[in-house]
Amino acid sequence: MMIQLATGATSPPSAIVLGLQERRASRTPKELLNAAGFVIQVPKGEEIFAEGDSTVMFYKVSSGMVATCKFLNDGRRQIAAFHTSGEVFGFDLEANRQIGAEAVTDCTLIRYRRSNIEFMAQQDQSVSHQLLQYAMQNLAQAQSHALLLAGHGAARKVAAFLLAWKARFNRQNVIYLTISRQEIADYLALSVEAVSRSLSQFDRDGLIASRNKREVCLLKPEALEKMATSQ
Amino acid sequence: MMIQLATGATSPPSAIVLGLQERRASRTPKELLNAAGFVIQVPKGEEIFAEGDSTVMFYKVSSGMVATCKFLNDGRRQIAAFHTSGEVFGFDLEANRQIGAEAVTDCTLIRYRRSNIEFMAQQDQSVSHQLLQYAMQNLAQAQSHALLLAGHGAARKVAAFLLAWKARFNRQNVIYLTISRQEIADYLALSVEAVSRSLSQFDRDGLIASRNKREVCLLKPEALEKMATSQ
DNA sequence: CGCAAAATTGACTGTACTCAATCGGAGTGG
DNA sequence: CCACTCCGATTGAGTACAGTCAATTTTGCG
Repeated sequence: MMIQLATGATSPPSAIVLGLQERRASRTPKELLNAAGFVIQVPKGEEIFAEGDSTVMFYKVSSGMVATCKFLNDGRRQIAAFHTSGEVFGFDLEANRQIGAEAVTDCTLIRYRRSNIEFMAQQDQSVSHQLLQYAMQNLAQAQSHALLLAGHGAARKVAAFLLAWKARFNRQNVIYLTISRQEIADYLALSVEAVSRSLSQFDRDGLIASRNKREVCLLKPEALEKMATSQ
Repeated sequence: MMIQLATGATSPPSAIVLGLQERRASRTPKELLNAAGFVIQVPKGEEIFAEGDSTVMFYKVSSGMVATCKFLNDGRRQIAAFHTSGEVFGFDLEANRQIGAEAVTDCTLIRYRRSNIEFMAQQDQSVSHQLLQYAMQNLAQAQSHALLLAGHGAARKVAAFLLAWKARFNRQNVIYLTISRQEIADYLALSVEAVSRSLSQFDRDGLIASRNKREVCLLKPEALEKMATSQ
């Protein structure tokens, strides 16, 4: 894992944090947070932290995509969430991680020391407000993921996944899957085969079209919507 | 829904909030929060808020049990979480609720106006810290629920549910299910029959014993643990 | 071009859902 | 006290769907 100092940060993070109040007050909470962490580069496939690790650090995605996941005793892995630019992950109440994290693509992350941020939050109300926002964003994501997992029918899950991906990113009908079929399967708690079969079926039914495996055009979003919600 | 003023609160909540800084500073954040809300009583089965409602309010459970849930187009209902004493629910980033809430048992709740609490959080760092704790608690709950839903096998889900219930409440081997089979099923995304079959199987295998339908004794928690995690 | 990994397709099997019948317990009234 | 009812829970039989294993096909990369 390559480590470099955060852009513009020439002193250790604690010094940066302690100096915060003396700087110009016009900086946004996000800027404050950015300045208080280390920038790290993580190549695709690399582990960021593992289940059981200490929770002294948490992270913000600067670029790329991260998956938080758990390896189950039966060999399967379950992906709990995907995180992209601007999202924070690695929040945990416990002292040890309940869940691991790995880079789905090459990533640039900002790593924070929890104690530093908590100190900042005490000093600056906007920081704690921002933290709450991040936590609630994660909460909303986890809840909709749970609803996705609760849905019966492989096709339904896959349809809901495609629509969620669309809503989350470009919002255009052409979506870019930055993840593999296996990762979709691990997110939806399905087998790769089931994901593949669903997509093939959608293709045959004219609901989607795809040139690459990674590029999918939603031809009939309404039909997918209907499939995702009812029937 | 019966409404009564919060204990010790003789003026409208906004006045209470505004007066906070003038009071003695020794009150804990929880006490502050308790004083800023209305106490409401909700009978078993009653709806607290519905999907689509405004999110100006959120709630803390004083006594009883609440379920947040979503009604699906196929007629099923999916329970997202159960909340008991001391837990907060009804956090939402959106202006309208993505999910409903109803009383599983007779409940005493404290209802807060979001804008009031946000104001309090600006004044008092301990309040915003407390809010973050509540949000992270909900996040952890949602994540472990997602993992539960992702697990294959009805028996595995039910075993994991029983253990989670034990861990969450008495931590003794005799657990009291305050919820019906149907509610367990709706939480685990299973049919009532599947839940019933799993419990019967556990009974036959000597893993559990029950006098009432609501009172279950875990005879071999290790065996259930093994079932919940591996195999 | 050629290899390795990813993705798709097919055949078979197991499991959970559905529908339906039965059981059990709590509450009511004769 | 017992019969009756209602509702939740359990059990059973048949079916549909997703998992598994295995064989191809396609893709991406050196």
